[in-house]
Amino acid sequence: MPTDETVVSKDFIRDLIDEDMRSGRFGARVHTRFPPEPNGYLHIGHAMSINLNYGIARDYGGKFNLRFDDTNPTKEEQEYVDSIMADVRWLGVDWEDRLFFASDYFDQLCEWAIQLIKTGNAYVCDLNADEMRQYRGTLTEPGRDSPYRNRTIEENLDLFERMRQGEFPDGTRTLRAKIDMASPNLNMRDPVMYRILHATHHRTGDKWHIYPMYDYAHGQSDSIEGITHSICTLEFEDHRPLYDWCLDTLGIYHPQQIEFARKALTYTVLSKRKLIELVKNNYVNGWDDPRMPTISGLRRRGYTPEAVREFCARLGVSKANSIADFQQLEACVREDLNKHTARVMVVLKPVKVVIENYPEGEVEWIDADNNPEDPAAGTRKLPFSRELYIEADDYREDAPKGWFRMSPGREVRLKHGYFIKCHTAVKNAQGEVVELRCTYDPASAGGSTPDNRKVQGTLHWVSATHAVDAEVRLYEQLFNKPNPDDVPPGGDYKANLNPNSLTVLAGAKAEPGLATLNGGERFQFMRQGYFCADPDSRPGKPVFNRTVTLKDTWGKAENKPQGKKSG
RNA sequence: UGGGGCGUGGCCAAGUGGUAAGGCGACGGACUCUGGAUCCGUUAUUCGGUGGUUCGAAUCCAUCCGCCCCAGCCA
Repeated sequence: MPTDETVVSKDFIRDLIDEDMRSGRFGARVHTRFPPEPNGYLHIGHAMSINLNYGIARDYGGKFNLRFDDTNPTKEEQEYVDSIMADVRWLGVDWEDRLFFASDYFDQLCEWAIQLIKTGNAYVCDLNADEMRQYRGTLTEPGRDSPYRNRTIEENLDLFERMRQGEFPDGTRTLRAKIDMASPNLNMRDPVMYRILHATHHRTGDKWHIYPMYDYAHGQSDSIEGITHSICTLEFEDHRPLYDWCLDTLGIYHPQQIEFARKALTYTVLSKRKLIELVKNNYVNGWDDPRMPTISGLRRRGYTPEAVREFCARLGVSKANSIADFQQLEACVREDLNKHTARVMVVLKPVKVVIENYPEGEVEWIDADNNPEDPAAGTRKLPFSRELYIEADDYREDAPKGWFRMSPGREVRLKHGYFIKCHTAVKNAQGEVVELRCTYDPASAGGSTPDNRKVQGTLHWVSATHAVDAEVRLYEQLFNKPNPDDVPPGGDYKANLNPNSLTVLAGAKAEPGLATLNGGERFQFMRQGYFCADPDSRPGKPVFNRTVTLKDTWGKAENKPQGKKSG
């Protein structure tokens, strides 16, 4: 008995489905689908659609199909089919035995086209693309009937058959629906159903010389699969009358198309054209570059499917165009990774610490908990010795107000270790600190003292002789404006590319347990952020990608105008 | 100046005639062997504007304004 259940408000699509369930429309059945075109990699925007469609099927005890909308062989490739399947699966979706391709239906679609010709609802048109544009009219003026609009059924049948046989060159003829050239909805002005394309299809090979257009293929594919609710984005709202026309004119099972608004994300681009450009022209290192908003990029970056799903859920669904805040996505990964990820210590920009009163050659193996959020995560042993590395940024000769970390004479705690105090900074000829000479309090073993002395700062560290060298890749936003398309007139979004989106730290020092990783392992580097082992890792030389930083209230405070300090 | 949509705090978003949920962010504070996490406060007298209907409107009506999409033989 739910008593104080939070009322989770449904979205408008689920409201519509609720009505259909109540009325018994579709036999109180729910069946959705995700219909990607295999002409690019999936990105976070697709995740929203997948999450919506799959989530609905799951919530209503219905079914979900994965269907490739592969009606244009000139743009589609098997590589994309493979990557899409991998990404959809990674998101936690199980399409069971329902993997389909629009190309599976080419025969049926063709038969239906013949049916439409026979019923006088379709005709072969000899206008070329240019001429067709002329005849189409404009937004404010009606179009004119094609001179081929009134061919006899026999002639249409003959011509269409010869199109199918490959008798005519590309672009010379089309099969068009005979609807209304004066319709205010341009999609209804005798839209093309089939075009001639002498192209090899990634699945049907050279069987076809004509290929159906999206508008002719999509609804019928939905119909064949028994889809109940065909969910798509807003720009297809204008196509719904055509979707309905095809199904009704054919007299076949008629699913309901429902449109929702896609969301943009700040500091990134999601258009297929731009994503392809970034990859092909090497602005990034491939589709799975951790800076890319692609599913494969997010995966390599260290995002979890759970975080991506949570993000989609938090944003919700609506019909209003919007731009989601990237911080919202980051909040979702932080929340997930905080609970599930082991804490480790890695020094990104090391500076050596020598503890002068610590016995030379001695090594203590300290017990350290792996995750304070999860006792079940257990503990590990960390070596502590006379020479250590700490973060160079954790030392300031002139400590600003509010500084908790190391500076001359100030005592700090080494996490899980001892209290230490720095008395001398050794500098090189350039005046850079190269070594910090410190002393420790032997009574502070484990991080606390008998006198219960408080220290404000706790630093992460690594034993110099035990540390493993690591490469750490720090990422910032790929673009330095919330809206990358915010450019002066005539400008290009690429002008907003962030030159600092990738910083490689080749000299990081990691605790010894991280020596050998395969790629994909996720960690919290204490006090820094969440990181994910990259597949580039080699035994003894791990490589990490920074998924997201930890929240940094000190850094934020220090960077405030009024709080700014030297250093 | 054709058609189709949309406008609720900085960003998402509930709300469907009864007196503005929630999340993110931001700002304070508590706590802390991660300046992390956690916790506790604060953050829309107002729903694109203006009129109207009503005891009562973000919700109904009118009108105006703004934004998005459509003239591929792309999806």
